[in-house]
Amino acid sequence: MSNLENTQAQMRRGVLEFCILSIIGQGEVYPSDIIAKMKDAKLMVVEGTLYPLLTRLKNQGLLAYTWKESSSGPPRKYYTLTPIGEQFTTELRVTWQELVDAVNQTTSNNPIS
Amino acid sequence: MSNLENTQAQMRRGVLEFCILSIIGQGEVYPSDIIAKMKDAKLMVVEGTLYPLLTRLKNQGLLAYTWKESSSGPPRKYYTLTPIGEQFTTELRVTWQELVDAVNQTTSNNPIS
DNA sequence: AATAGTACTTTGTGTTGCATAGTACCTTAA
DNA sequence: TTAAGGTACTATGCAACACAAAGTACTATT
Repeated sequence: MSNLENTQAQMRRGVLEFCILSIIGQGEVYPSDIIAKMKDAKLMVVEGTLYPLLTRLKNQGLLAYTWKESSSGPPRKYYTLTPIGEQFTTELRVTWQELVDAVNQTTSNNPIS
Repeated sequence: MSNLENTQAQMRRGVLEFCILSIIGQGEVYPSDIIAKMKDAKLMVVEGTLYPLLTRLKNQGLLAYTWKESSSGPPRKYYTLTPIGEQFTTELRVTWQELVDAVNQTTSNNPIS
């Protein structure tokens, strides 16, 4: 993996939780839905990252899930935000905006193109 | 450390390299300058993070430094971007903008306040 | 009953931020 | 000139986490 790809990946990692919580906040989804929506936004996530992350967020009380039957395969875990998870996501929205401002401040007035 | 603080820190980490490279790109600085500028932007960095990071970036060929005398203490390492570092930083600017777009796409239309 | 596809789980590894402790150099002042 | 304090850089160890890869389990289809 090149330096650039590595640093780009690191940026993406930082916003992973926020994006996933936001997606779940938009309505009940199961992991494959999340992967698809992230891919649409050019934010790749793979199973090996997503599943452990969802479990961690659930253990932190931010997420809940219910099993649902599928018409074409095994049952799925559909995730929703708990009230704590909603509060948490709201706070991350603020954090994200502050971060955007901070990065713009730090990286503006730059002689490089 | 709370869940929230942890996730916020993770966001900050993602843009650390980009911000530091940008700051160096604005003109020759030594580590304490960087810490001060980051602090101004509410992006805390500590020595234990910054020094190894600078060494890594230098080993990757993105940074160069020259020793300079100080009028009040030991000599300092003043860092500048190499041509490769400038190119790298330019590419990160693009990456950052794409990330902002991606996050906005993923987190908009959210029923949560 | 066998195969293929989907969904979830588990294990191991490498990177890296950060706390902490340590070393070295310089200035100041007794 | 030597002791003390401040500044700057270095080294060590640990914990968190994304990710790869292999594995398990369930369902539908033939």
